[in-house]
Amino acid sequence: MLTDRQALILQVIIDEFIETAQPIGSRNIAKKDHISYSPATIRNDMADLEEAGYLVKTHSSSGRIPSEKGYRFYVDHMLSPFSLSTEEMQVIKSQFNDRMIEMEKVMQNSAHILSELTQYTTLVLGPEVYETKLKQLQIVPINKQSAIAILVTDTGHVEHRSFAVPHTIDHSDLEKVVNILNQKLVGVPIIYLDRMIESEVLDLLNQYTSNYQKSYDLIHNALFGHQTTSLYVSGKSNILMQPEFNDIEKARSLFNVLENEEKMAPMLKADEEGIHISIGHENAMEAMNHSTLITATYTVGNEQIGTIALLGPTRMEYAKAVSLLDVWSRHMSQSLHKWFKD
Amino acid sequence: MLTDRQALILQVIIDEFIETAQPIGSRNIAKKDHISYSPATIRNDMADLEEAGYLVKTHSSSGRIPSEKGYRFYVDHMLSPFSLSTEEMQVIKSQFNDRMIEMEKVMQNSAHILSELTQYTTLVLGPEVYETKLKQLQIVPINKQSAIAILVTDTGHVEHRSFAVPHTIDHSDLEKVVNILNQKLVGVPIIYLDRMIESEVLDLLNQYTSNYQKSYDLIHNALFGHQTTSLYVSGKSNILMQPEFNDIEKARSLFNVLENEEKMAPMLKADEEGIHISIGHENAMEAMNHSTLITATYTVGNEQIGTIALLGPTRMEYAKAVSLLDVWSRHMSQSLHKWFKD
DNA sequence: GTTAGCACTTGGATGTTCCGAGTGCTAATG
DNA sequence: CATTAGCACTCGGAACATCCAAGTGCTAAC
Repeated sequence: MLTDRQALILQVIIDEFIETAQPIGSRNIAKKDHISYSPATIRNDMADLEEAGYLVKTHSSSGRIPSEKGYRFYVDHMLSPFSLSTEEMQVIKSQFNDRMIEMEKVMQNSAHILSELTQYTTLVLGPEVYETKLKQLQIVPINKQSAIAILVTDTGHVEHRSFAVPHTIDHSDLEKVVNILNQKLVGVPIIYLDRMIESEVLDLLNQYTSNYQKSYDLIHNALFGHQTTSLYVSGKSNILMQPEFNDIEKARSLFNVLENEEKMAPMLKADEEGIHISIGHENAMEAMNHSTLITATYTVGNEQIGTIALLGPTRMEYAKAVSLLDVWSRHMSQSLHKWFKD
Repeated sequence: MLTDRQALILQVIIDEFIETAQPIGSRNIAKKDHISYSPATIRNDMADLEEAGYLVKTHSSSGRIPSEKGYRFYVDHMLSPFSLSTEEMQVIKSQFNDRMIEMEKVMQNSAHILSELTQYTTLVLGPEVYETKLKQLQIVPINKQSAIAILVTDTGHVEHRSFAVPHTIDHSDLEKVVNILNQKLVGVPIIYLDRMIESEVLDLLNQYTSNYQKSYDLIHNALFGHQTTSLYVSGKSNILMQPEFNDIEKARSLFNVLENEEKMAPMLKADEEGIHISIGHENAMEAMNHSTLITATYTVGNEQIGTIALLGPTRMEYAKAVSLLDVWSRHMSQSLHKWFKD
């Protein structure tokens, strides 16, 4: 176990390294006001800390830098509550005071503002649509050959998709189908739409319209061909600002992952509520082995859980990042709750 | 004026430099099969080309690289028609065969595929909405306090925005307003909506609903608070792959511009149809002084002009880029035309 | 247990040398 | 008289040496 002094030294080193990105030597630690030990004493403790795996050297006579284990200890045991500046709180509050609101916009905006506030890359993953229910279905004919299907959910989410209408199908057929679908399906959770249609609607359709099969196919394709996870990323270029990515290769591989929604989304899926931190090699993806990902969950209504995350170098301002995510996710949950569930 | 031989040498140097990114020396040119002059002769011509401003040296005893003027001459007089590979044509055609179509998706997809095909950054700017007309307006109430306004245009574009509904306003009021708006406004070009409302609709509204002013304000805000230019960017990280951006500062400043829609959109606005090339300092923006931007216009229906563009280093594969943009923009225009204008 | 002292290590900055690839110029050449 | 061979010259980059600051580990003293 670590002695108090060792823990203190570890903390100073990490705090300092987070700020400067330079290896820290014993002399510099000794100079700190709240440190009253000699460099030699500190050197001994540093040697112990290194042996225990919390610190590493970049070369045999360099100062120490934190290892991933060091960061892990730091976030688990030393994260002092960080108080956000009044300006920062101001920005956050003003975000959620806005009269107009829409889930997509909230997520997009959150990503944007948080990346400005932190200088890290921000990712926002929309909630899984377990509970979201169909509010309304609409078909708007555009011309003889095409129409747009619009689906609105009770969370205010709008999906739309245009599709080609073959000559054999009349717009009145489509209309009938839509009417029937609306009658039967409004209020049904999105994820059950599919099987609900199979069991309840198909027969009915058959009675009303001769061309029902084709019309139905069309609408079905238009609405369910979608992939519905939504990922918003902002501040990617902040990555380039970090000195650890002066090695352009690291930046490249990280960018490649970030641009790939399929790869990123699973990393953000939360298995439990709250804040979670993945440091360096704790991230499954190799390109992220020099990065830290901090995720926080937010909720929409009762059960729907989305994730908001910050991605930065392992040398991250953990305290600030965690506080910001914490505050933000609370505000976001609250705000979304207020609007979408009476 | 350039002699034939000088033009040939210029072409060889540019072709070679585009491929290797290395300065070209006289000996290497002389080694080419189709070159039958001695290095000394070539050196003389190179000295002339340098004096005339088509080539520059990186230092006094280096080989030559093309200047921006050199590239300009190259694209104006030497661009040999580049035939795309059958695979490339395949990809392009398959893109526009797809049954489902939607303008947003087409643009998004185009950006994506072109950046894959070229390894440059692709930008697609949606058309100005001069002619687009309102097809349908819709309000979907979500709960007591909020509703979503959906606007569909005759090009299949869907805008939506949710807004808060104050207690003083009834949903039936909103409904009335929407009905009136639809009656009066369907078929009106989007850009005239605003003044059409002023002149034709306000009085009418007054008669029907007592609360009209507030309802109207709400809807107005919801629909016209939007900014409607749409810019899709794909393959930003391709920038990092180019050796000219090994200098991370250049990459940073370019990224900053690219992430700023307000700055990029004007650069893409086309004053005339066709393909346009801006090399290095021909670009107004300083961050783009080491890049070339090639833009091509596409049309939707009769008059609406959008832009599709490739951004790369000045050392760009001009022939390929131009051919691709040319082919793509034609296909895109054709495809959009077919779908949205009977 | 803590600290002062000291020999030792290392990366990085600076300077020197050397070489290859290139140039410009001059004189010879067909 | 346009082309070419020859040659002296230039420059950047790689390789190597030197030096210094910042740091370490260890030992002996406090």
